[in-house]
Amino acid sequence: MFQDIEEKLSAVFENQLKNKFGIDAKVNVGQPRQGSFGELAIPVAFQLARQLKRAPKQIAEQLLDGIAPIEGVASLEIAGNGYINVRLDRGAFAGSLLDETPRIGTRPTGKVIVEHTNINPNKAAHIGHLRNAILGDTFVRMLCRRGQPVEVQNYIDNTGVQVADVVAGFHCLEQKTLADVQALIEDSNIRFDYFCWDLYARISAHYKEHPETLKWRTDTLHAIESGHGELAALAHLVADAIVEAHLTTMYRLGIEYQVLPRESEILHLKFWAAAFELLKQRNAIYFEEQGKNKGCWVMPASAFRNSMVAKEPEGGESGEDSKVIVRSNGTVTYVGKDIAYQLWKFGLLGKDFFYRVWSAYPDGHTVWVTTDQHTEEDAPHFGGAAKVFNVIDSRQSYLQDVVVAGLRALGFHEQADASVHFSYEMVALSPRTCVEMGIPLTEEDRKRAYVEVSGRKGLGVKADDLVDKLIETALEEVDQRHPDAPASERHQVAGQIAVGALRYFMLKFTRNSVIAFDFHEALSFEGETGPYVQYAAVRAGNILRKYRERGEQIPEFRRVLNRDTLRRCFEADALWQLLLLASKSDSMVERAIASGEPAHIAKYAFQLAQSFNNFYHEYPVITEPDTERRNVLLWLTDYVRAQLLATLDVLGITQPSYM
RNA sequence: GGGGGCGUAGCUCAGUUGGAUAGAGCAUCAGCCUUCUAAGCUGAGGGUCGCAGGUUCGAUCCCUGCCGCCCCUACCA
Repeated sequence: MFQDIEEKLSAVFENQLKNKFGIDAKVNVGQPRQGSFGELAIPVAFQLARQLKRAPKQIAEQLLDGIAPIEGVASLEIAGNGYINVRLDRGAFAGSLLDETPRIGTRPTGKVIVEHTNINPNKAAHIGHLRNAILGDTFVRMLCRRGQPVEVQNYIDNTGVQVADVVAGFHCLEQKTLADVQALIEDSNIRFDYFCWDLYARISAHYKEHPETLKWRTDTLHAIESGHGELAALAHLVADAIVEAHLTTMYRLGIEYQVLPRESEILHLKFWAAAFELLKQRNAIYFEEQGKNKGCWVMPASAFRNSMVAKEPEGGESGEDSKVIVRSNGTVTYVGKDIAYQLWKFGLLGKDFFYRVWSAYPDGHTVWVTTDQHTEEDAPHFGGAAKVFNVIDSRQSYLQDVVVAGLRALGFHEQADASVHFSYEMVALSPRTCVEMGIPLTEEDRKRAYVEVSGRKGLGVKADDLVDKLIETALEEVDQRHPDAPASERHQVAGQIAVGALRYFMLKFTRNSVIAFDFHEALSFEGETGPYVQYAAVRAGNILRKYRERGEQIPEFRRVLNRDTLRRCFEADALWQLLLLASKSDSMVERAIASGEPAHIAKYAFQLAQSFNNFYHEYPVITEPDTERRNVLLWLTDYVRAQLLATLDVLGITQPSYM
């Protein structure tokens, strides 16, 4: 609703600009610093001052001269030395919110693919992976809210070095057979993903102490790539079990996927071979005859380093920064496979996967996985998107640049522009949390704001451990507050609070801020946290519930409220500001999509919750004696609650039945 | 060396694409529970927006140069 007014104002003033001055320009609508200045502010006169060589105030006056009345706008005033402040007709605005039917966004642009999670299937997920998945999932929810068709992909690198290392760990270090590992997976007394976490740390340490055994890795990698034999079977067994563990972990947080494209199929279905041919044909890569990359197929640095133009020093070492795509032993690097994958996402490869059902979520949705065998299953059409978002941490920006450069070198400029590296900074650990976990720190580390963790060393916070700890902490609170409630219900509530806390924690930071993970902070349910927002929603619900419990009926607001009533009641600024803020949720989602910052929505949810909590203390609703006024307060409560829940839904946070 | 990011309250961070008196949370201090549950609310203190220039009506935001920190710069991903 608020968005409609913003758009209308922009349009009106853009029109005025054209009529009065013959200027075509975009008019931004902002918000005044103080509520007393009005609801909206238009600083356009300042922008034109120089161009027209006239005082901003004069321009503003001329813009307002003879302007037609705008529906929903009470007045336009010139303030300061040229601001145009807009005051809304509060009664009309509130009335239109009352009549508003929730609109489903209709933006018929093409399909968008969001790829996120992408955890190496060789060990349990950790908190860094949580940031990726939560960020990606929330972005998906944002797009869906606006009516955008979205396809969620979780890429499975099941033929990479990390899987090979764990397979080598089982085979060489542990001397385990396929059947042994199968038994391990089925053993309900151990967590297979946790077992692999430790095994991965052990094999990594072993390689370090005995570098000669690195041959295990190479051999295993070759075996996996060939796709035949016991080691390849073992790799599939391990990777599939770990993928299942990851999906289970993410489902706890409300995160689902539609399709799992696997690297093994990229290889077996010759996706890479096709991409390789294309790259060679268009001279996007070349065979290096000399230097350190001799014998490799490489992409020249000039392809992905556009800023380095004609800056050839003396040595002429142009091959120095080029990127190896095919190794001298003939195997393809990750980037090469990623180029093939990216081409497929846009439907540019002329090939497709086969698909089979991986599993069905408890809520009924199915996840598909790629396969190299033809199946009878009736899979939806995957791939072929107009725009692609790859949620990948910012340390990989160099590789993402290479992938996009690959597209560009092949002449797919439109798709290169539509490839977005949705990057984010890493999750590190606060020194305090390292100490708590018994991770050894150097003197220098102690002084730092954060310490980077290492999967290879087995150091880090496992995702499920964190979730368990959050649930445990939340449950203590719930037990204290509601000792008489059924245990299953208390568990459910604690689970919702835990997820709310975790998702909000991961979303409150903007993407390029490094999170220094701290248990104390993450386990807090007070202040700017998910539970704070959930609590506000629960309180709003309690008002309505209590009202009904008194034997009263929630009135049919459209019938009992009219514009005059609304106008009178919303003369009170506190009430009006709350209503106004609540009406901005669509506008906020739109802005957050434009800026690519889910954090903005988290911030908005918090502000709205805060605003409601103020209201909650200031205005007793159900004991309000004046019927008309009580109806307005009830409606406001109901409306804010609905907007709060809708916003929480975008964040993937649910409302507990009590707190 | 090159590429990218960051520097805002004691700490952790926002700051709506250049606008009016720079905001939250935590921490500290002082208040508020017989009330629609205090996971809450109210108030106080706390700032050279890293430093110096520039662009203009106006700069935390844009440009340049320094200072400091981080990430990347593999035939690992």
